[in-house]
Amino acid sequence: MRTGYQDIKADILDKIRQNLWPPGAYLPGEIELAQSYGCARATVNRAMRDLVDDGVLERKRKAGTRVKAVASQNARFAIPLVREEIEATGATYRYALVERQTRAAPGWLRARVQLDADTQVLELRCMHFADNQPFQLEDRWINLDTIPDARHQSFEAISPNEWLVREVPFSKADLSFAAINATPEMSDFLGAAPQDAVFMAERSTWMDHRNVTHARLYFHRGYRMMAQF
Amino acid sequence: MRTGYQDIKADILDKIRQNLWPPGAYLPGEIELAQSYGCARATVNRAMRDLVDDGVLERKRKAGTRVKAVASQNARFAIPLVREEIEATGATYRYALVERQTRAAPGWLRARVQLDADTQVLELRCMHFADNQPFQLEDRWINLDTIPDARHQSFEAISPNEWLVREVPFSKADLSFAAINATPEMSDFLGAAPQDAVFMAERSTWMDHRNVTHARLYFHRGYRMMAQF
DNA sequence: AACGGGTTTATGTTCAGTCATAACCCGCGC
DNA sequence: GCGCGGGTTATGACTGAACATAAACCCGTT
Repeated sequence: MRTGYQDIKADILDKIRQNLWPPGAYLPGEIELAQSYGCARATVNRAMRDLVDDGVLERKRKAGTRVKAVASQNARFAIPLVREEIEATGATYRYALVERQTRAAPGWLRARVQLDADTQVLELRCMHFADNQPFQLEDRWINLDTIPDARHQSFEAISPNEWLVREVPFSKADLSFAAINATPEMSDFLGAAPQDAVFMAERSTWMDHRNVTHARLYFHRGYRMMAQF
Repeated sequence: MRTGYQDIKADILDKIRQNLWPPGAYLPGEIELAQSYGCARATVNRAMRDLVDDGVLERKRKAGTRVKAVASQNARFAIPLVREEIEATGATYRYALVERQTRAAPGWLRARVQLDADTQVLELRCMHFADNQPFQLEDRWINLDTIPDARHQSFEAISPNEWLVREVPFSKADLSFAAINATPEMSDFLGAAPQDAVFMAERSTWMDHRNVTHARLYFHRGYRMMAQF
């Protein structure tokens, strides 16, 4: 019986599922477990740390390790580039720039992401197609104070998303999802009926506490976002 | 200069942001980094493993470690119990069972989650209120082959979600989100106008490849699901 | 009984070293 | 020139040990 940390993880999960260690119960200490598995404490430690990461266990120094009372399941999902999401289905991706202008940041955006009153933004509207069917309408504002290079980018061939991912690697973002009724304008772009329910994602991206960009993504009718855990 | 694994993580991220290690570039090997940081290889290893976990790096044995070319940002967010989500806002939570019946699994569900033709399910409809305002309408089907105990639960005081989390800890699930137009029935429950856009989450839960339950959650008008990474 | 400080203890982190494993690479044989 | 196999090497996993740290707990004082 090889006891790698993965085996230990599996065994702990088994014990939890068999209700030997019900939610809220304390597990034996690392030393004790290491003895019973016949491995080093570090190995048990790694297994348990992983399980904390997965949202299964809770640990506190001295107090010990317990099974999380409520399984606040940690869903974890990747937000791919639109292009990748489309190409993954086998469809042909097409991008189109609809509008592009430089302007002072609108009030709602200044409030939302804490910009100065005189911040200039590049405002873009783009469409993403899958097999020439409307897939996503993207409204985007790029902070020109933070990313001055964007001023000289036409964004006619490359989508702002894709350009930004290359230029501004690994920033923080916050993300929200909602359902809204299509405005007449949106339904024109997305080929939806007026009032159709539209899945919307809104994302703000930050680098060192400075806002980089804000985007509103409107998906085609019937879009489903999927995740698993 | 203390070089804990967190300091190393931070330093690597800094270097990436400063474009010293652009996307796709290979990082120095663990041994080399350990020397330059003046720490053990295991410490560098842990920092790098963490960064893989965060979706920043890609590692392959022998090949080496590289900055992920596209930041397929791993959003990771917790799906809390409705009750907790509501109570976190300071509102008072109220639960109500609307309907409860045992029946053969409907065809669409059998197809969706691979059930036998004669599988019995417990079909439930519940409402969740925040400060007496409709918050979420829940349609749920519990597989009685997998969870026979559910047959004897009235679900009048405790929501099926909460009960299941206690009974069936740490199962796998897949999850999808969509926007739909409210049916007249849904708008009655949710206090929405007919045709209002409704945010819907659909979740299937599995234990050892057997389906446990399937749920459709319809949120109140204007609901926003939030995540960050 | 309430409070405060010291002790104990379980986890957190790091270390140096070993073995395992995957994959690139180079050279041999054809 | 091509394919195959072994050598090299970078990461992956594990060990046993040590020290750090936070917090629970005990105990003595007020």
